Amino acid sequence: MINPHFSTKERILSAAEDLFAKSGFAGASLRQVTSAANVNLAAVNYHFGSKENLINELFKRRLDDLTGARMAALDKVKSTRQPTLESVLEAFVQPALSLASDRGGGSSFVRLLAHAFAEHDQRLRRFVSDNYGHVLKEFAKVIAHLLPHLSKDALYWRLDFVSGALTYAMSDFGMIKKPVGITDEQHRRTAAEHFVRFAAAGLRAP
Amino acid sequence: MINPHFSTKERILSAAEDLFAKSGFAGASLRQVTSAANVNLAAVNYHFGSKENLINELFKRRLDDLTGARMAALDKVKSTRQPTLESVLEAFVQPALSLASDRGGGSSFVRLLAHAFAEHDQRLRRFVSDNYGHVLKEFAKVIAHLLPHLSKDALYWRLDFVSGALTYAMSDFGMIKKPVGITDEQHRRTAAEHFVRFAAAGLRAP
DNA sequence: GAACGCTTCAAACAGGCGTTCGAATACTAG
DNA sequence: CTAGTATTCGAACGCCTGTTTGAAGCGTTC
Repeated sequence: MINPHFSTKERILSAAEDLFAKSGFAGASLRQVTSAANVNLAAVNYHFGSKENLINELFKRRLDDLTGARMAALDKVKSTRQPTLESVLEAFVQPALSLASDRGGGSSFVRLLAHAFAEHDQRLRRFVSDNYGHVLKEFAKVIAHLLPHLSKDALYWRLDFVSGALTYAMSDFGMIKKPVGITDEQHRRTAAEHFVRFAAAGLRAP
Repeated sequence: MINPHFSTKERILSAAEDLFAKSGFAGASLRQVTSAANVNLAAVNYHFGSKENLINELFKRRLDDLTGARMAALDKVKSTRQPTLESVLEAFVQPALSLASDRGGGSSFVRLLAHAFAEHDQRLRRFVSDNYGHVLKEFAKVIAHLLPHLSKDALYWRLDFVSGALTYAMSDFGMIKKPVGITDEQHRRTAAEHFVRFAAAGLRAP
């Protein structure tokens, strides 16, 4: 399961991502993690200091990638002559979906995000929103510009629905809904198409 | 916090709902629960047998109410001359929202649902979908009838987005979004209006 | 090859976990 | 009032938790 060619740190991160996604942060123990990573128990505290910090590093790694890809995609869309709502939504969802179906890991990360949302724990929530918030705001600004008739209130409600729909749908992504016989790439494109169409219409609602 | 007039069983259920919603099922211990409920530690195993069964009872109690209220509301809508998509969605969301803002408890339950969905754990997931699935199917049938042009595939994708939007929007419900100075009732109605409008437009997407 | 920093290791630490048990208490029926 | 059942209680069970520790193993540099 865990590639032995990777460094101890990376193997811990991968195993932790999988196990925390499966059982939650409190539900998976460091002994399970280190055992799955083929690594000594003490390695976690040596390399990460504590379990909580390991969780933070986990999020930092993926969120940096995700937000980076999203901002790049958004910039690309903004630089086109006439950005459409659909293209902006695509810039939002495609990086998330490609992360979700990334074979080199990351397929568990979306579920981790779902856990983070479910957690009432303030520390983790703030950490996520600190690394996440500015991207959402940037998208909100562009979308607000594309939907000038929409009140600020309505916009925020709808953006919340959009991220909820995405997170929730992606938690099951590849687990339940993918029909046999089609590739990850096809499945991802189908999901993105359905999502963009749904979200755009919802945002444009009268 | 916990009403001392209630029975031991009910106090355990209430405290457990709050704490599990805050910290997850593995994150909150029976000692925390019994302490918050002002009840002896052994009472949980006496009344519920085990921690896992306590969790199941927790879900059963609320889901029975929720699905009951939803089916009743749906039946009422179906009996009208011309059911609209909006009225069906209202029948779906209103019981959930009134549960979420129910002061006598239940305000934590939605977050519990989010936890359950984040959990990879098959037992809990199946338990929820067993008590939940037939209601979703019933709504799907009615909605499919109202949107005859929509393919089965597209319908299922969109319904998934709808439940995701609802679940995650409601997880924060009353915590973040409620402005000061307006009542729960007003807030609930606002949320329902925004949601129904968004979801209806999304479902109707071309 | 000795000395060095970096990493790994087995073992132990104190503390929390879910669960169990037998005695003590509360309540109800005869 | 008494007998019997239902509930509560404190204490303990064995197990698992995150973290720490000091020794052992490593590759590099002088």
